[in-house]
Amino acid sequence: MPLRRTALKSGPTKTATGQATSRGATREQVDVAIRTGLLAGRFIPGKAVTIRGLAAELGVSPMPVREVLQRLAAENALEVKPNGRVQVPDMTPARFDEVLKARLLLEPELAELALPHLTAGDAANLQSIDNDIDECLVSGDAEAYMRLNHAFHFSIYRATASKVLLPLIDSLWLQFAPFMRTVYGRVGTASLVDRHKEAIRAVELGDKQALRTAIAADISQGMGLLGKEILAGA
Amino acid sequence: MPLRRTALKSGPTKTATGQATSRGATREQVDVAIRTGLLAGRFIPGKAVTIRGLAAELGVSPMPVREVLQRLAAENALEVKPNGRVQVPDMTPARFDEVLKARLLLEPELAELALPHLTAGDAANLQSIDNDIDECLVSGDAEAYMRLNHAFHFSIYRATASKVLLPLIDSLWLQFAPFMRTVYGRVGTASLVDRHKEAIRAVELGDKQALRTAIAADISQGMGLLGKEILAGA
DNA sequence: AGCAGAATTTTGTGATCACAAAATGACACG
DNA sequence: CGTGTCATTTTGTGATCACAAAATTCTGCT
Repeated sequence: MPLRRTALKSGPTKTATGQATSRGATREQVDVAIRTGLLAGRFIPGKAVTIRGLAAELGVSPMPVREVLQRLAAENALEVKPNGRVQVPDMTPARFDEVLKARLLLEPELAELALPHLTAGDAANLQSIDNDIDECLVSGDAEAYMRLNHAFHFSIYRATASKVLLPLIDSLWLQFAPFMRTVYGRVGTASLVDRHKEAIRAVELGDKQALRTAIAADISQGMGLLGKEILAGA
Repeated sequence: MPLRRTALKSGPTKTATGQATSRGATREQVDVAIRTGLLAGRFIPGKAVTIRGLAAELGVSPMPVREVLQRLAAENALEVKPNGRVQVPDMTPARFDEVLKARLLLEPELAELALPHLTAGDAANLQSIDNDIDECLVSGDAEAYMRLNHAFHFSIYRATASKVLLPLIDSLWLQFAPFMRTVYGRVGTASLVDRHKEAIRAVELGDKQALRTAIAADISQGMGLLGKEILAGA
């Protein structure tokens, strides 16, 4: 039983809404659907995900789902077990340390590279996102918080038009996001801290070093402290 | 017409040689076949690669090839153009700089993490690989050199049993390997320099900092100098 | 009731098909 | 001789099928 029949596709070359579909459009839609679901924490680590299940839920044939699952497995966002079953990998302390280390190496670097491309308008946009984040923190909407936090960071990183570093960081976010969702589910969102305002100020001033430290601190405090605590308790 | 009929599969559950095939074995074989081909530089950047072509060459149906190509595209080892065609992405100066930067950030780090796990036997194995590399340099076998150089680095990195950093570095190698093959094709292998002996000595001594600098220097000199020169001339 | 074993259903995999878009080649016209 | 146009072929995509392995459920025995 499909949870929600989004009916991505109906006609051969046009969708019900009249929108033209180009090459690989179905796969693309399936890809963003699953990807955003992962980043928003709508998938539970350890929970198996079936091809036919997702296909039915999205109203498409198993075919594009198979390919997307393979893609996400290649990015280590999903794990293919020896029997072929696909599941969201569950977090281990060793894995968590590695993701944290990799983030601290790559994200400040890409932020610095992005800095020259960021305009005043971008800074204002970041400010707007951060305001929405503050609302989510008090309202306790963890899913919206994760979506906005992702938008905040990648609004910076994407300014580089990077084709190498950015995909690597993308892969990292896909790996830790589902776990962080479970963390927020336990500790709530009220205790979350970030260094976004420092980052915005660094962007406005064009201060490379300040941006690096703000991003690094944001990662260490937002992810590092919470995660280590949970993993120690589990 | 298949260039070489390797006939990976014939029967439903057994192959012609009587070897038992388990779940996803065909895809696995296709994956390593293309992956090693990429790392050895047997694919030319910019050259399109067709599903049916590879399928015929490997003696399998297009199905597993499709999934493997999607995987490699997700790792940025291959590029899917808007029309759906898949090709080895060609190198640009910006892309090259990013790969170099990412390698310098990640590989010394993972090498340092690997150091405590490396035994005297591992050091001897590295020495053996490096001896083979020296032979390739004088004989001019670029493909064997690339394979051995990859084996050298990943013999170190794999000691960590890393599930995060290692795949990231894997992705990077898949991205620059095809380009480097073209570089070696132009300048030959005689002029290649590496810092492998320093790295081996650092492993033997258990010197973290020395290993880091050896790896970093190996990357900068082996890849950085050559690549920048070629890209400048192109 | 507890549990081993068989029957049934679910699931991933590889193959094949139909179709449309794109690339390629042939060919006539300026 | 170059060039635009049309026919042919190639190619990716999504769907469906057949099959085997795995998971699940049911059943019968102790």
